[in-house]
Amino acid sequence: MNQLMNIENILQDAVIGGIKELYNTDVDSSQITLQKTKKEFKGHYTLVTFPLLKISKKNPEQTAQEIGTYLAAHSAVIADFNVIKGFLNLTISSSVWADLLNQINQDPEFGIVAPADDAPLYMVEYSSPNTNKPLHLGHVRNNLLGHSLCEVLKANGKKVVKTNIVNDRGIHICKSMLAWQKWGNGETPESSGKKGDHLIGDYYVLFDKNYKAELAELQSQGLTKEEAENQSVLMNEAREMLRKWESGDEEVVTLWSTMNSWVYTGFDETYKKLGVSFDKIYYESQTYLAGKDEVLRGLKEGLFYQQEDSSVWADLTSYGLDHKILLRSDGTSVYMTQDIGTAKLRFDDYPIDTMIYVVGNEQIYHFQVLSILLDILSFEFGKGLVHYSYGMVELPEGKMKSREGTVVDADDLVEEMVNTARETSAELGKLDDCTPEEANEIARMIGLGALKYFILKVDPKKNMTFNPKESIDFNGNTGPFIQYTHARIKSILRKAEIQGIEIPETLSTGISLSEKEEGLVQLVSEFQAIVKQAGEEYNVSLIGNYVYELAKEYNQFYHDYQILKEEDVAVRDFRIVLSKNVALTIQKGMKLFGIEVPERM
RNA sequence: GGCGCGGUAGUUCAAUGGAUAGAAUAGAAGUUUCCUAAACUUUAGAUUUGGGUUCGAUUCCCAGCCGUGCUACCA
Repeated sequence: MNQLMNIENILQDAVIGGIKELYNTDVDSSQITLQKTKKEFKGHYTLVTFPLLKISKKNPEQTAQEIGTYLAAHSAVIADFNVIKGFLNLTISSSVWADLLNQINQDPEFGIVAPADDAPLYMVEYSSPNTNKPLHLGHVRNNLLGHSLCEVLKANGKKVVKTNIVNDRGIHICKSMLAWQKWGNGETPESSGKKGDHLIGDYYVLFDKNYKAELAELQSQGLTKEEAENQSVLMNEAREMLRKWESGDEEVVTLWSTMNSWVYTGFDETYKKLGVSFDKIYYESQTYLAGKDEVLRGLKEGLFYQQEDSSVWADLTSYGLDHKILLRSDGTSVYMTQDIGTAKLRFDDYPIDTMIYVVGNEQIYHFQVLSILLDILSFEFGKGLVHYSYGMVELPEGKMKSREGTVVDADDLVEEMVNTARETSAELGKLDDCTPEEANEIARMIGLGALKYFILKVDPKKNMTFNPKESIDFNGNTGPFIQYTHARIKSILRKAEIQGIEIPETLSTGISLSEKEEGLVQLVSEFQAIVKQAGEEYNVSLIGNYVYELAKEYNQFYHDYQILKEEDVAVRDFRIVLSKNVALTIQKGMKLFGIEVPERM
């Protein structure tokens, strides 16, 4: 048996064994309710006996008493127990915590499960930008969730392919191209000093501005809104450009590649700043035809139907859904068609066991339909696809609206966070003995740590409010608070080294831990359990709160023990901090977040 | 209209169907200037409403209210 398994599992097995012995009944682990003992009661873990009453056929107190007595007598793990109402509070013996701590300490890969050869392969799609505008705050949540999800899966022994689908074709990019052609005077990222994605985004806005002006002009001549939209010269030119692109017109395609390459350079910079990356990138320009082929095959096989205007539709009424268009009357493809094509290519490329799409919750319907369509087209992976959806990010001032210009640009946001971090640290005099380079690096880590932690600590499925100012506070449930804790730990270690304090490799066995020390080890081991569990539940925010718990406990601990005193310091390596007896690993958790941890700040 | 998602202290977030619903932050009162810290202690403050299931419901079910998203030949 793996000694590293957490104490909860050991307890669970002990309880199952005890019930078998006492009541001659087999129970499975789902019937065992074990939870952390509330801090106002004595004990570490609590068994709730109510679900077991049918088996014991006794009242809650008696049942708890019997199981407690049995466990204390038969399990080396249990040092003591007490019963309050139907709750059996179990105290784990100190030596178990000490042993656990030694195991944690000796395993540099603690909490990480290496992937087996036959481990399931997860492909995770995230980010999914359009090439007509820069990334914004919503993309930041997407990227951080997607990336964290991949890291959690990897830590749980899964094979992971991180992928991105770039929406690089369609009318939107033609709008930018057209505006650039008309009014750009050959401007390039080099000539203007603008980041490529911002440059293109500016032309997209410019198109929209002129298009709106044109519509207003036409409407003032007495046309209806619809008529104006149909007669718009600009829009018709953009449509014409899309047709040329689809037919491979050399000039248009060349312009398209040039402008997209500017955007990609810009995206790469943003991704690098955010610390996210991809193993394989798909482009819709390369997948949409495959989707079209699949739809046409479906039509031929009678799975879909065609209307008189020759548009192709799927009838999903038997699934309780509506009719869904798959090919327009002019034969061009829609979003759904492209996703079908992309899915096909992906499954041709990789032996994917589970496909996960990290996409906002406004597209729940889309992925519901995609799943059904893939299934209809007899792709076996269709049914099992996972739409990992998340809520919107709002600001304290309200919702982001592109029309009202209240969209927060990702690059601007990162810059602002880093600047705020620099200012705050400088004000507190923390950067005084740093070189400018060091100060910049520290500001970068704090700024990004604040952003990442604030976004990841919230339950993904909920809408959230991002408050830049609160996120960067050195106190409270924030990234900087955790980083700061780490920096202080490092400071202690530096001082310990200067004082020539020896760090023992392991704790001596039979050592007696204080209650608080036991609590710390408990937190560490629970954290490990949750990291593992989280891989299955995809609950990143839970991990966030536990990392915070650890940091908070450390602070309290530090306070109580005054561990700077020479004889109290007993620390082994950089990952771990100790007081008299207890070490605490926190860097692993922070790595999961991709939050970098400064050594001083 | 139909469908989906959400509704917890002033605010931002927690709570596998379990004990007195936790934190943080802002507020109030007090102690302090020691650790890489304006910190520490104390205090006040919340489950949208009405039913149901259960020994027990923030959690599950039904209905209402509020918010939000989807319901495009946009992506």
